[in-house]
Amino acid sequence: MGIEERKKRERQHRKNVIIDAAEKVIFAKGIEQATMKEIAEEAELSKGTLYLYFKNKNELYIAIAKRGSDYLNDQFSKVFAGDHTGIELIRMIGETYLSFVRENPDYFHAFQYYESINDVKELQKSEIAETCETNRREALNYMVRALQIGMQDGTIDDNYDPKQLAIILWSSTRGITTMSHMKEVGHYFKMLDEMEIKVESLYEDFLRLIGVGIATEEARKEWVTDGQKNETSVDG
Amino acid sequence: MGIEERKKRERQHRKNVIIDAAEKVIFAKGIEQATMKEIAEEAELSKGTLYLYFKNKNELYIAIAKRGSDYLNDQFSKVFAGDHTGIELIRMIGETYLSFVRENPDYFHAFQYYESINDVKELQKSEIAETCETNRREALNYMVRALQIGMQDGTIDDNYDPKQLAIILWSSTRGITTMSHMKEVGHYFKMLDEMEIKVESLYEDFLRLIGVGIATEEARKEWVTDGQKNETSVDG
DNA sequence: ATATAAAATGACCGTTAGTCATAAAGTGAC
DNA sequence: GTCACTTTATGACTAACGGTCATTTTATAT
Repeated sequence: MGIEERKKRERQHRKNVIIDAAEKVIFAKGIEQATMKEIAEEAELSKGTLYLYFKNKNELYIAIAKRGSDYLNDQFSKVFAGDHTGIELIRMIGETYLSFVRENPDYFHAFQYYESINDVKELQKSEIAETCETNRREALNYMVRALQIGMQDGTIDDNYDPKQLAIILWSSTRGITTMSHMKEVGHYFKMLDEMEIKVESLYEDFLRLIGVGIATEEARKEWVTDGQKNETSVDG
Repeated sequence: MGIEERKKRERQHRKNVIIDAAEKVIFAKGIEQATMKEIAEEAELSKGTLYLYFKNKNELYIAIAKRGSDYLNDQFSKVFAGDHTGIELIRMIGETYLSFVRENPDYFHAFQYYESINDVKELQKSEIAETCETNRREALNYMVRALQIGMQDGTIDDNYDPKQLAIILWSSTRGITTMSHMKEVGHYFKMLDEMEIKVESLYEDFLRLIGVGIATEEARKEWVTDGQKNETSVDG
């Protein structure tokens, strides 16, 4: 039936309009200060209507996080479009992550919010949260794939279990990213400044460090020079 | 003046009583569900009194985070009491962190909350938040010290800048810790389970990985065997 | 034109963070 | 012990917000 289809589309569209509005308000004022009334006004809807599309304010914010993770995965997928060795892919995934967070700190903040929800049972009731979960899995899978490719093309030491290594790389990369984000937002600022730490080259240095561990002998030289080569042109 | 002193002590004591109560309530129900009234009742005080000791609910939660970071730093300091090489210290700091988070997930959650506050200006007005900042700096300094010790005793490659390396290790270790914590709390659970990833050996594997990068030739063998000694799981 | 279903509204309710006028307790002087 | 004064504690009160639901508006089918 055409009408059903159209209604479904319209519903999805309206959802997006609401998320747009929610982003505007929440990104500007923060989750706690943002009110449903204001979001409703921004979306040119009444407050009650929001609740026809989202269970509550929480779910609305999770929907924003989901949108962010869609974007991010989209970026990841592009990395694989080119013709790269496995170890290059690893580097690029991290770089992609990092620049995503730099360019979209508010989405990253939404990620953090989502991941800091302890009441996972509550989460599981939400379809949107399920999608977030799927997206996370997909992201991690990109890492696994990159490693597998690297083990095939001989750029990554194949003594590792790719899955296990992927989660290590993913977690630690995320740690680096979080630090970089916090610096950007103002946390740690004074401290990092006083210690004269260069956050800009944090990821590059991190890569060089782990590169020694995961790259094969042959790929290692390439890796290091690659790092030094990129260092000058990487930020921007 | 004796009375002034006593009053100061009493005020501090009352603060602690309130934090005790807040921990009980907030750890049980989560920040959002916890109410000031309930915390007041738990502390056997009236609601208004809480506000004589803490600016608002937020600051109360930050006070909890501060207490947690006091504990954590206390643990870190103990690591340096024994007679260890630099590279051993690095390992131990991470292990300390990890087991702290395992044993005190609620404090870690408070850390996350604190660090996800974007309005850093608002934070700077709070004396408690300042102390949190100091504690973070102290924690990072432990890492720096461990590296310096390692460079002295020849267990850590002294081509690195200890500060820069410290922040890398700190950030990535924190990423690993966060992942481990999330698994514990239920996030990622299904995914990690399906991928048959062993979170228990995550840190050990991570150490082995970076160990190759930071340890000197001589220390490396020690490092790896040490790892195998401590953990039954080894790569495929 | 009418009946029915779907979508939207906003007044309303319960709850809670935070305030403040008032009360109680503590202190010091005499 | 009493009085004047300061510090600390109280809880009723307010404003604001998340979320609900009876009612209205709009769309669809007959």
